[in-house]
Amino acid sequence: MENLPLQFESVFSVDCVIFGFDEGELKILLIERNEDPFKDWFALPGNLVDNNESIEGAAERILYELTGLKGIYMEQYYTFGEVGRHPRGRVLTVAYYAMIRLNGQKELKPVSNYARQAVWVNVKEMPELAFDHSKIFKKGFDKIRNKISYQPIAFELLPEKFTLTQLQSLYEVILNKTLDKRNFRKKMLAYDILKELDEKQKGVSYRAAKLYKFDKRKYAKHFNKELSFAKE
Amino acid sequence: MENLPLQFESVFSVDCVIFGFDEGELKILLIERNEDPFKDWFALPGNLVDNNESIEGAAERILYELTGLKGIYMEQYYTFGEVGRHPRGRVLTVAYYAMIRLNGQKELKPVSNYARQAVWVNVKEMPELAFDHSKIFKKGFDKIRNKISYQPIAFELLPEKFTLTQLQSLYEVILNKTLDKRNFRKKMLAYDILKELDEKQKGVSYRAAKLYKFDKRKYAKHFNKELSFAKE
DNA sequence: AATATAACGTGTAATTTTTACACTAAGCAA
DNA sequence: TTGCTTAGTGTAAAAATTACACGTTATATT
Repeated sequence: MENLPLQFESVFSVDCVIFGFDEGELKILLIERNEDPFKDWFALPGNLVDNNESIEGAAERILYELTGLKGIYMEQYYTFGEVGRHPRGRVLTVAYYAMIRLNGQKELKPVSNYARQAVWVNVKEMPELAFDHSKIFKKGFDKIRNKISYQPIAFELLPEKFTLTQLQSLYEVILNKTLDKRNFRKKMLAYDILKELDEKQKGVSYRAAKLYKFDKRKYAKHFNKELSFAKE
Repeated sequence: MENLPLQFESVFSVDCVIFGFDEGELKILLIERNEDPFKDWFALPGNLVDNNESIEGAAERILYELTGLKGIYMEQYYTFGEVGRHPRGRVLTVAYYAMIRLNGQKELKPVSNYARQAVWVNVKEMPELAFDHSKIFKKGFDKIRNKISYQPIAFELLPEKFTLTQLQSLYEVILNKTLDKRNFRKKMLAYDILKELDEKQKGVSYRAAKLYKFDKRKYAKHFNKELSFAKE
């Protein structure tokens, strides 16, 4: 009656585009591969998903194994499945992105030796990547650039306490354009998702700026439903 | 040196959420399954992708085979891969949506007999669907509802020539709320992507409205790069 | 021919949002 | 004390959004 196999098997992977912001530079997390194919190439952290784990779970596990980063929440944004994208056969890959703060954590320590090392690379100095990872990265970058334009998602990239100038320069790096200082502040404060602290920046050799904190509660309240046409 | 199989095999599928607009109702295209599992259930048009075809190509082929609709451009929006979503094993499915005009084409004629029939169903009267298709549908619906709020993508759903009232009622169905007539028209015309025709509606038993056409060239010009924060 | 019906098509004022633009204040370093 | 560097701030103009109501026109009915 049926001519399908009784049990399907699948081989597919996840790839992670992890953004970080450090010293005024937008960076992305790459690994140096220690396995064929593309041994010694730079690549996005990614690997095959186990047959009985969720894709999100796999993304988290794989990111940990390849970079030592734990508990990062990632968002799926696209699936790449071109016929020739993997030299060993038909392997779909589900791409995720995340933005994380890399304030303290200096050391990236791959747990698996599938990656020789993990490194932060300035998005402006990306090497050619293994597989179709350059394309995957590009689409992920477009995605966050687009998203940040209508939703303040960039806080994840900053330390817990940050100055408005830091926030602005982050926006400028992502959008790749300069913004007006007064208008930027006005707009950000108008979102009403920042908490002004009674604290100032430290260790700078000029007038210290006020520190702010991102207010998660208010953010959730505002940005769970709000769009231009739907407002009316 | 390597312990990976030399050639990966994968089983994955595509599912299509196809929107249509008819007699003031937003509809979606379903098939009635003629094969196990979920024989006799309603489902999104979807099936397994061949090993050497692109995912987009598969989506187009499968939609044709199951519904007779040809040459529909679809957009990928999410990939579903929960462990238990397919009773026969681990099968990822890549979901696509499209909006199409169903002016003339009455007959939906499945080419394959994998589908017993294909039908348009009002989105407000969706039956329970096979697999996790209800979830897939919901996410697709959310997607277009969201997208239409900041990008005029709804023209695909209307006949080539349409009245502003028709356009508005389409928006109202998708957004599930009423809109102000004058403001709606103002906004739509301000987009500058409509061509006013020298023609009027026919066959109505009241004052006929002017017909408009969607201007693809202008649309492309406007909507290839434009967002709120990035405007400055 | 007159009338009823039903949707068409239109404008304005108030409010809100966005944009453009430049100088003083504060803190640190020399 | 002076110089340097970034912080922090306001306003006016323009643009976009909102709220709101009625005369017009084509058709159908009598």
